[in-house]
Amino acid sequence: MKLATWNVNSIRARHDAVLAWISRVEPDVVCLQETKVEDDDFPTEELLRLGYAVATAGQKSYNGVAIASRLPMTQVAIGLVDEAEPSEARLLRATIEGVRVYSVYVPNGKSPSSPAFPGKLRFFGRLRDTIASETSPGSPAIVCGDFNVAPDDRDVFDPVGQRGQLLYHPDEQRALSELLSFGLVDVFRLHRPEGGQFTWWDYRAGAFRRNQGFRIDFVLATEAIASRCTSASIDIEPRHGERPSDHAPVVATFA
DNA sequence: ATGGTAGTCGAACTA
Repeated sequence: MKLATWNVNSIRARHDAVLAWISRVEPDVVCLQETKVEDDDFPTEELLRLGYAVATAGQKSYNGVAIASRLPMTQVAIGLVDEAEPSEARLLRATIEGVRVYSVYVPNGKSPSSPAFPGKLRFFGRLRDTIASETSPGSPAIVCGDFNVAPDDRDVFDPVGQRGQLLYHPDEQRALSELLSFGLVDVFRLHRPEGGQFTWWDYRAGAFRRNQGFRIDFVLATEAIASRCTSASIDIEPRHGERPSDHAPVVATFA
């Protein structure tokens, strides 16, 4: 199974680029974040024509997640386990070939001093509770998406300058660690331990041109399936394109 | 340079 995760920063703005990328790379499963459209405006028909089943948890203007799969999807569910009526579309999952696959968009947090920041930290625990409510570390599960935190010094262009700032704050790293301690493995790190490999570059200040990036998008897998991961990579090609998303897709292959 | 750019939506918010 070839799986990809990509924060597209508006599927409307990225419609052609995303469909072209999927046609070229031909992943079996694609998890998307920040689609920024309600379900009726998601390009479901276009993906069906490419051979994908589609599940969406859409929202107008903000957030929005989706999963497209060439393999059948069952048991589709939306939202965190503690919310009956999700106020923000940040989590979607489906079972694909016996694997519970999650597409997640963790809140940005705005800044460490913002009232939104503690909510971001709590989200990690709520996500862990959700995962724990329907799977176990011994079962195959893949949690992928935009986690809005860089795990360690290898994942930030300037760890000294960025320490304590948004996306590289010790509280965020602790929250991520506690999620991982459920029994999830960062499969990109597993295969590519060297630093300087990023998935997000700020649109501002020529950050991409200067390679001032962060690695904040992950494919996390339980050991049951992480052991089947044969390769993992970041595809920065679409980040070079015209009007790109600020994130690059992450691709992982499982035997 | 507490700026800078992009998306949504048509002013101000989110990232």
